Amino acid sequence: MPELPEVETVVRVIRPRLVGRRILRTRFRIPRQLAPQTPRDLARALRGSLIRDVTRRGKFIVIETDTGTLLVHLRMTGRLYVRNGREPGSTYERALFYLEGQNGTLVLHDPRTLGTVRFFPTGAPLTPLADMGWEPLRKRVRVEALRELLARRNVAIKLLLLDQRLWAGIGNIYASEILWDAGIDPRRAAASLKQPELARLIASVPKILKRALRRGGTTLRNFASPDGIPGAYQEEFRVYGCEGEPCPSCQRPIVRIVQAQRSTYYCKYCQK
DNA sequence: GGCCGTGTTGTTAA
DNA sequence: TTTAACAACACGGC
Repeated sequence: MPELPEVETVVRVIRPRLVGRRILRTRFRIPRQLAPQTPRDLARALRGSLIRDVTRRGKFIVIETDTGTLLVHLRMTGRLYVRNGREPGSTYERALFYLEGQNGTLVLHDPRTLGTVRFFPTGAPLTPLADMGWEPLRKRVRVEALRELLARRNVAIKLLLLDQRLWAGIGNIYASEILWDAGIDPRRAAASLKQPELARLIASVPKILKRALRRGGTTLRNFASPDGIPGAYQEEFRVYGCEGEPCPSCQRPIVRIVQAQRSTYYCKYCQK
């Protein structure tokens, strides 16, 4: 389920359960998720490692240890949680990190197996993070800076919001939500956005993600366990998944289109 | 049973 | 350099 707010929620939940603990052993059931490293590489690199911090960059979960850094990406269906017991709880528990002490297993639960784990020894550059863009929750973006980055870009603004090199952490759901909030047609060429539209976009990005994060702290409270799937969590979307339903602003029906083989939802009347 | 859709992103090709 | 298409995968819904 993870876009930035969900990943941030995961990090906040698992961080206090991981920092200061040691990894005793690792187990990977789908070696492809670790490529190009092998489960053996990882076992050797991590054995006895002390977890120093757990943070987030874009949609990556960053687990720092005294021997190196793990970058975990949940992609479409990954979940990460800490639980008791050693044996895999379900066939979807693809990677297990056995910790010392009680509550002893960090688990990557991932039905579609698209999630990834990579290990970088201390000092090695974290290449997947190298080109990441602004942190939406922290960076205050100036209109001029955004305008320069969008100049001569003919790609639709919705697709550019999904490009992690601009803002890091926006995904398909919140891209639609952000553009509705900003009143911008998702098909607009990025370079065509005028000053006021850029300003609205800059305001809407953190606004929507922060709202989702606040919700993530409640609705997704049990996010960090396999049973914690919230049933009601889609109800808060203004446009995503709302094809045919009335626009919250003008009551006219929300439409669905496809951009780059992915659904986009918007209001034809409120988003110009 | 088969096709379509699903929260991501690397790779490949044009 | 920019962009578009596709692959990686499993599963639910129709």
